[in-house]
Amino acid sequence: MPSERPTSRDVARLAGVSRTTVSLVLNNVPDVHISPETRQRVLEAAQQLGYYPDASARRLVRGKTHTIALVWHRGPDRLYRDAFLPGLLQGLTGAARQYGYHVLFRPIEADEPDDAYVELARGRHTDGLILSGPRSDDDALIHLYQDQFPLVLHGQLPETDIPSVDVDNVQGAGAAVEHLLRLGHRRIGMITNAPLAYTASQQRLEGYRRALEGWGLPYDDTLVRYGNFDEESGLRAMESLLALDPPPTAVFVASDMVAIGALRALREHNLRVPEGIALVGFDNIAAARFITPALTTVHVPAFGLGWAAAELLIRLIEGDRPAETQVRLETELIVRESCGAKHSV
Amino acid sequence: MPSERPTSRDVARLAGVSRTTVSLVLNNVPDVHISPETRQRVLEAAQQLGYYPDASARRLVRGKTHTIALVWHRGPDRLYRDAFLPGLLQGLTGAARQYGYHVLFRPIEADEPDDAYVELARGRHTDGLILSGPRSDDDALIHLYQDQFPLVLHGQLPETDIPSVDVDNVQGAGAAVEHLLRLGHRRIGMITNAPLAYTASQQRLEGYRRALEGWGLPYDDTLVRYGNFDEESGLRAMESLLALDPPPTAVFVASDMVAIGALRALREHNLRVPEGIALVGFDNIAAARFITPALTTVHVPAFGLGWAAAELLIRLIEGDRPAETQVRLETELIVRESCGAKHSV
DNA sequence: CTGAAAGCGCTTACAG
DNA sequence: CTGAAAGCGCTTACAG
Repeated sequence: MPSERPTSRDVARLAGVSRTTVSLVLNNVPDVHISPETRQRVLEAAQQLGYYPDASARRLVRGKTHTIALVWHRGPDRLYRDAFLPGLLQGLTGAARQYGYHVLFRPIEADEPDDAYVELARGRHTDGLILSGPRSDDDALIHLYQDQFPLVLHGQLPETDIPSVDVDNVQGAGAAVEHLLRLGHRRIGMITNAPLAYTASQQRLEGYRRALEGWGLPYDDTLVRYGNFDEESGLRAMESLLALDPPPTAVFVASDMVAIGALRALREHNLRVPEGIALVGFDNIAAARFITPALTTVHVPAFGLGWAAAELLIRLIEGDRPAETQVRLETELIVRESCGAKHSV
Repeated sequence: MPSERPTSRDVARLAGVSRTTVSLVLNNVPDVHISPETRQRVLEAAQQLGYYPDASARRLVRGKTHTIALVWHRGPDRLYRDAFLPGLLQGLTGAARQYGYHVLFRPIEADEPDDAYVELARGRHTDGLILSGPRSDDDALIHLYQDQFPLVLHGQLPETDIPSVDVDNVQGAGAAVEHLLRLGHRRIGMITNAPLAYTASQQRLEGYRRALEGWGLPYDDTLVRYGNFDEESGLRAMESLLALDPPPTAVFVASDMVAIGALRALREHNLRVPEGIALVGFDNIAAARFITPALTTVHVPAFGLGWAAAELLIRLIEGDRPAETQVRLETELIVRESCGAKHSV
């Protein structure tokens, strides 16, 4: 930038007013009467000089950055979560824009301490934080919360009441299994998305269990296997399920990525989907509609989650205590080919 | 945050020194001798109070934000570019972190003016800008460049020498077609990724032409069709190519998304891939390895592009004139099933 | 309706 | 080796 960057002083001089007036006019401060002529002169002077108020000075004097940050922890579920990043960011920036906020993106890499984001908050780089992939042993997080720093979790941290935004996993899984039940399946297996240490994993399993019980079917854990985010884990889990006698006629795989691995196992066993065995996934990743057969799955609204997280956070920042700080969004069952509904219904 | 947020004054008081000394110690200013005892006292005081320097004050006094921004224009190629966002951001933040910079993400939505990002620069919210999806009729961009505001384009804008980072499209397309030639194909069609108004599209077509000519084959535009980012366009383009007599034995589709549409057209015509017709894509989107047949394609290094863009931009910001401001990264051919190499070689 | 002054919380010449 | 002072560029009570 040219060093002759204009300041409010230059605008004041050119318009023949004080800096106070310049600020009042440019910020459109209400309840202050300034003659239309003066107002006009200031606006023209600013325009003519190409004046833009300096953000750093404004931040300092106002004590606000008008910025929120998305903290993105790189866990073992990294690739899995990456699939949601574009949608999440779009929702997040959409809401932020509506309130006049900027968005900082801050990944925490594997070689950084988990609480490397703290400086962002304590050093006042941002007015609030959205944390994706938080860990329950994160003391720094608890401290920030205790210090009333505005915080929203993407996902859930059991045993805290930190504001959070997530999908209703129980409902989503329930809808998937319900769908298979309606199609006539009675021996339905499940492969989880991840180990049970992950809350989402527990909840999806719970949805499976409840759907079964809702239809008067017993929950049978010999029909359950544990995935671990990736295809490989899905392949193995499905192999193991196929070793059952009889094998299930349908399987709910609580992750599309894992389902893709499961699909490969089925192909290797020359089992056709959905004729030989029906499959329903979870997440609705971009690839779900392109694979063969196209995957019936549970859509996770990344955009909506991003929007809700940003909106909740900004409310907290601006001090209007929202009635509900635990936001749970509904999922949507997307029926494609792998469940067999297209043929049997 | 509690209102009793400590300032450098508090640290100075507790350590029994001046604010100058606090600043000198905390910033580790070189060539200034401060007794180890004093240094220690300051550090302890800061620690004890939980002191973090205020970012806004620092920015103001230093005249630097230590922030770079990624401007993400929502064009018709939005979904296409979204596929690269996670990788791009990871590379970008990786380099930024190495230099101590933060990253602002700023999408420009369809209902905003194309130059809505200007305030970010002029208002000093950021020290530099990376623009993804720039348009050649963007006057504001030219003005910023003329005013020496640090700028890097992701992609290319012909007829300017604005620093930019991109993939070598000619080389990438050439490698794809070369691969088909080696497999024995002599009648090779092409479907572009987008209309020729897009530089990348022109360049990929150029790579196709050169590869053909390198093997002494004539460039024949009756074998070329134009895609438009999405599957639908690929489906139509392939239909049109199949109407040829004889149809090509192989097609280079300069976009995986478009290739997925082309694949569908082939399926509808009961043409097996690669036996009936061979296909090579471009981009290596996440879905490429999951579709059937797995797509042979040209990998675009999103991470590397992000890293290079951030590094180049930060160099420009910090004033060390880089030797090369037009960075072109190499692509990599990923051989999977759709080209037939696995069978014929 | 408008202006002079203080102050946000730092850093950095400049003295001593 | 350390401190008092100025200043970054704004906004905002407070007078007039």
